[in-house]
Amino acid sequence: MEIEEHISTEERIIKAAEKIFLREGYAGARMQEIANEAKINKAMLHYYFGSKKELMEKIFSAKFKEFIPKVTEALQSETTFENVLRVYIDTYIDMLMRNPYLPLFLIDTMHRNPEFLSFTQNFPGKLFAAWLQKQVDLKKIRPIKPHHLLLNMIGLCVFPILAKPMFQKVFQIEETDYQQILTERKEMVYDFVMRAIKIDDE
Amino acid sequence: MEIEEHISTEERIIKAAEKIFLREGYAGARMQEIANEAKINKAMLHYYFGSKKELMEKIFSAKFKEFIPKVTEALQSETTFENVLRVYIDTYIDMLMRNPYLPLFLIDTMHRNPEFLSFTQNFPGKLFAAWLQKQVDLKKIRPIKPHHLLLNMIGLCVFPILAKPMFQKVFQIEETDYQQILTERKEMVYDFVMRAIKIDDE
DNA sequence: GTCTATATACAGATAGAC
DNA sequence: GTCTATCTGTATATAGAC
Repeated sequence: MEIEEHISTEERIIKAAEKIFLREGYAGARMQEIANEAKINKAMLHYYFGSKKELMEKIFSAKFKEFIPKVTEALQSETTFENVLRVYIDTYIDMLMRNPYLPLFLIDTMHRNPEFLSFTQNFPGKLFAAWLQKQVDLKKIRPIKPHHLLLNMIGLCVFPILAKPMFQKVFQIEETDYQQILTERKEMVYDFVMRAIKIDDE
Repeated sequence: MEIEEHISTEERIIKAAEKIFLREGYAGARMQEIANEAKINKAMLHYYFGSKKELMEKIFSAKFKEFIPKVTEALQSETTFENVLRVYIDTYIDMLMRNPYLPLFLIDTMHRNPEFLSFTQNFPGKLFAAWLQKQVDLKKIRPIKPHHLLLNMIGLCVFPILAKPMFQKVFQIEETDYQQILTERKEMVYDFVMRAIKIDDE
């Protein structure tokens, strides 16, 4: 019975480090706090992972992969452009609402500790860009550079998560109301993007 | 002649603190680095500003104000909706390209050091929201909640600045090419938003 | 593997001469 | 106002017993 219930020390450290690094960022995170969270002492952290840097590398490269959308399958399936768009936005916003700390953690790290970027493998995102370009060539959508369309789509999904505290402050929005806004955006973003790129019929 | 050339120590500290806090964030900033940048020693920092926290408060509240768009005049002028939108996006992207560190600094601070928020005065942003709602009521644009439209507009401007390192990595874009993309967006964002919210003629 | 105790470095902050 | 020297706390990291 213990086999299923037991969580290894290493696994507990990983989970604790994820929580603290994502919430506090690399500079703000404290090894002591990670140790407390994992219910061990600081010495154990170094026994398992050597240094704060090495532990961060582990967490960062894993989270980086999580954030890059896995659209490969969707693109290969023989479905409509509209469906791909809808699935993409739905999946992305769902993931973000479950991981609200993820975007700030990645963006902050890539700006202020770019050394950790070297520990991620190369991520050629050109597949989706090429697919979007094909949709333009096929006149499924208006002419628009794939990079712009991607920045638009991802920005419309991610920015409201990043800007939450600022937006709540400036527009004096309560927590529950903001959650409501985020939920509405799955429909809204799809609609907004479709209107912006659809080809007028006549 | 010295009157014009002289920059007070206090002013030099402010400038130095801006540079370091914006680049490194509160947790990552070092008082020693600020002192070096201002070409003084650490003791002087404390003589002028007391503590790291007090210095940060000064910088944060000033930068927070800078980021909130000053649209009051534009809204009161008797111009078209299209012009307000164009001026808003133009002004915002211009400001962001001159201050690339600003969005991350503010967003990071508001998430991870929300205590500094209390040092900003209340910023009711409801003026612009109300104006947008009026445009909907007047059937100048499609029905859309002002909060959504604002999140969309600001997100389309700000996100590409925040996501720059990630986007460059994933799509393997050179620095000059990315700057080119950012420049193009002044036109592109206006066009994208207008298409998304305009009312079809027939 | 896990712990306590400690080494080492460096941060923010202060004392006091000038 | 400005400096050097120093205090104090705390961070990462290690030594060594069990």
